[in-house]
Amino acid sequence: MPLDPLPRGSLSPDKREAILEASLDLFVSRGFHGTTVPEVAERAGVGAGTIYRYFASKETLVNELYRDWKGQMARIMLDRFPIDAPAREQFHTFWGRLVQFFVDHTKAFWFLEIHHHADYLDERSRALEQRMTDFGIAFIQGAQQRHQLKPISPLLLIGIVLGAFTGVVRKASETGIPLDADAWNDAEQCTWEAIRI
Amino acid sequence: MPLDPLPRGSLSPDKREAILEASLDLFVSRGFHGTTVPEVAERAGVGAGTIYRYFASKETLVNELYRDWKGQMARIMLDRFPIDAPAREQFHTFWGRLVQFFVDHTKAFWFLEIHHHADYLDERSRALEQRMTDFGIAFIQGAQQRHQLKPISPLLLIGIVLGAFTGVVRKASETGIPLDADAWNDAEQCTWEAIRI
Amino acid sequence: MPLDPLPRGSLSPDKREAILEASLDLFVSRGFHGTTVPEVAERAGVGAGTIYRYFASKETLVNELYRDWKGQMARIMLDRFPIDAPAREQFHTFWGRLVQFFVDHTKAFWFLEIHHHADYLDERSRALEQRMTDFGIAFIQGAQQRHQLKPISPLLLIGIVLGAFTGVVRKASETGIPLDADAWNDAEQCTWEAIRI
Amino acid sequence: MPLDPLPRGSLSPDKREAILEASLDLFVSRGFHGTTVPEVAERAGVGAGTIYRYFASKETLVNELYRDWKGQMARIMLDRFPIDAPAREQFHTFWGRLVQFFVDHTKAFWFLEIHHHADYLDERSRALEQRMTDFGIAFIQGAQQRHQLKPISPLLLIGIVLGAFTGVVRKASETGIPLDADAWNDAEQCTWEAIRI
DNA sequence: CATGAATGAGTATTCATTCAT
DNA sequence: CATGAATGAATACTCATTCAT
Repeated sequence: MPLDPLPRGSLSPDKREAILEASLDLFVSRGFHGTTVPEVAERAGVGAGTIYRYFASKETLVNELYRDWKGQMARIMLDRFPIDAPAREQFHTFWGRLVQFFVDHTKAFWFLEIHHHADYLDERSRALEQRMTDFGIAFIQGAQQRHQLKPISPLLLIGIVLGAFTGVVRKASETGIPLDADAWNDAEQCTWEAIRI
Repeated sequence: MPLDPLPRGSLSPDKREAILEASLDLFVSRGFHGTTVPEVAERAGVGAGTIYRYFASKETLVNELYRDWKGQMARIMLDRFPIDAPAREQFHTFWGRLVQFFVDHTKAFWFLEIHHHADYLDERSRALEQRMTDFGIAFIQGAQQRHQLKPISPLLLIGIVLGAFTGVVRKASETGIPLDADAWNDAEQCTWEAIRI
Repeated sequence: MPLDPLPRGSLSPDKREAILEASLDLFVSRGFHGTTVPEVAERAGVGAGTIYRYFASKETLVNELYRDWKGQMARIMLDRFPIDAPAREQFHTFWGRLVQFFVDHTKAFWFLEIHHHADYLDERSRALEQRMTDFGIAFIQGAQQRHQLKPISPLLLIGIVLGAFTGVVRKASETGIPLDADAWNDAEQCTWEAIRI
Repeated sequence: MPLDPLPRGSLSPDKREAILEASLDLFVSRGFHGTTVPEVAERAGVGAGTIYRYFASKETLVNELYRDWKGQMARIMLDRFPIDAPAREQFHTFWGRLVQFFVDHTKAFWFLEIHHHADYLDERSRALEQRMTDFGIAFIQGAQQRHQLKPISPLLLIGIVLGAFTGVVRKASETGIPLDADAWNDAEQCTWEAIRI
């Protein structure tokens, strides 16, 4: 079942895109409650009322934005994942895609990070997180059975890997020091050593 | 040197404490913009106007709260740190204190995490972060010179350690699975292996 | 003299009719300010913009609707009125036509009733009321001279008759009890006794 | 069970009164949907936000206003009603009190008239109407058993009497002709003859 | 000092109207 | 001519802050 590529009616996909992009910027820099709808409208170059032709409410907007990006991230991370490769190679793939997503969609990365478990996200939005976690757990358990990852709670391993990645990019953006290829590799190797057997 | 029991004038330290505690709870669960001053007042058991006798504005309140806890965390983490111990022992101390802080002050941990880089934090509040980071860098460089930590950017190592810790406690609180002593030890060991030589 | 079948340009009389009918329904059930133009458009089965090809504004629409129905009511009530009949017979005719109008055009009756003196009605709309009243006064004075109606202010008599009719149909619609032939006759006889000498 | 004379807390009864009075004026002249909350605030001489300390919403305000006046009208009409008097005397009392209420509280009379069955009135508000109607029916049936009123549906008689009164005052206010004592008496006598046996 | 009633600037949202297609 | 997407002014309502008590 392909996702509906167009909003209902003949509303302009461009405008919808502009609104989503503007709100991504603003939600990241000011937060959900700190962002006003007219601000979003202005940055998107549309009238304030137009927002409501595309999204029923500010809450709907943030939820659609979340689902759009969470879905896109899931696709990037998981599509044609090397299921049968050794754990180190799988980890390399995983890390590389994470880096890719972060580099290509930095704002979206922070948006997903910040809005992780906000109370204005609805059930559907939250379910996406669970699906990705379940996927990760299955993979880790496979690798653990092959004695390629530490035999501890997969949840712990997931937390460590994602947390380490986030911690690294956060420190980098806090300090303003850009991450070059060496830094990415160093961080990858460190994180791998955290979880390998 | 005992702390001044009655800061400015004859305002009650109890009321100040109550306001800080109430706002900690609410800022964590609803965010800064999602929390109203009257809500804070009610939960603190004081009148709404009273808040303004202790804090010049909502922004001042969140900044003082941030600094209070950031300072307290720094004290807990760094006081009488075993400067001359081997890196593994230093790491054990560091990790243990982080766990201690998280367990004793869970709300404060999340508050500091969430408000990390919010735009309503002022320069003074942000400077605290820098001071802790500088302290960490110095330590790490010492250990690196003794060939006890990987010879890579200390910022990366800090990001990995703090990130891994945060990732672990976040996954735990998301899934509702409590972290027992074994889990803490597993996570510590993983993280150590990420940074050790 | 047949009415112009195609008023201004080549706009469709059907669409105009549909818009008037839809707005009648909505103005009666939700009031003027409680009714939105897009609602009217949807119920009329036309585009929202189309409304503005037939009526310059929402106010124009309500005024034209008012005048249409006030005029139609006047025609039904007064056409070939038995000028020379005795007052009782005239009253019977008048009452019967009022009943007929109410039964055939219930929504329009309530619309005229509700919008009687609304501030969005313009002078032209209000003038129609005056013309009907003047007509009624003349009739009543005639009958009074023939000593067939009470010799009191015609305005009072008009108010009593129209008020009694309205009061009866209002109570009936409030309670949901339908008015049968007997009820109409009873009400007519009561009202006649109110004004006869 | 006496009605709560004061709103909860220590809000000023004067301000509440001012808001109710201002909204009475405006709801009568512009209707519910045509009246804005800031308009009410300005006319009441309070801040817009203040309205919401006294009434949860615009709907709550109109409902409380309705109940206040419907209750007051009921009290004026029914208190110490001459239960055992002959029907003509009862009618005289009833009519006189209606006149009194209209003269003393003209705005309130029109407010009750206009908002009779508006869809923003809640169940509690509507129930008051039913109670007064039931009271009237009981009275009429008593008088009918004593053969002092026409033996027709009490609902019809109520509709005629209230309608005639309303019709008279409406015509008077439309034409701007004031109702003097003679006019009130004439109208009373007419209406009595409508319902007497 | 403490309070909470009062406020008005600010927010999300609606809707009459316009105009490009 | 008909349409409905787009708009922005207007509206109900909220909330940080003030100040009289």
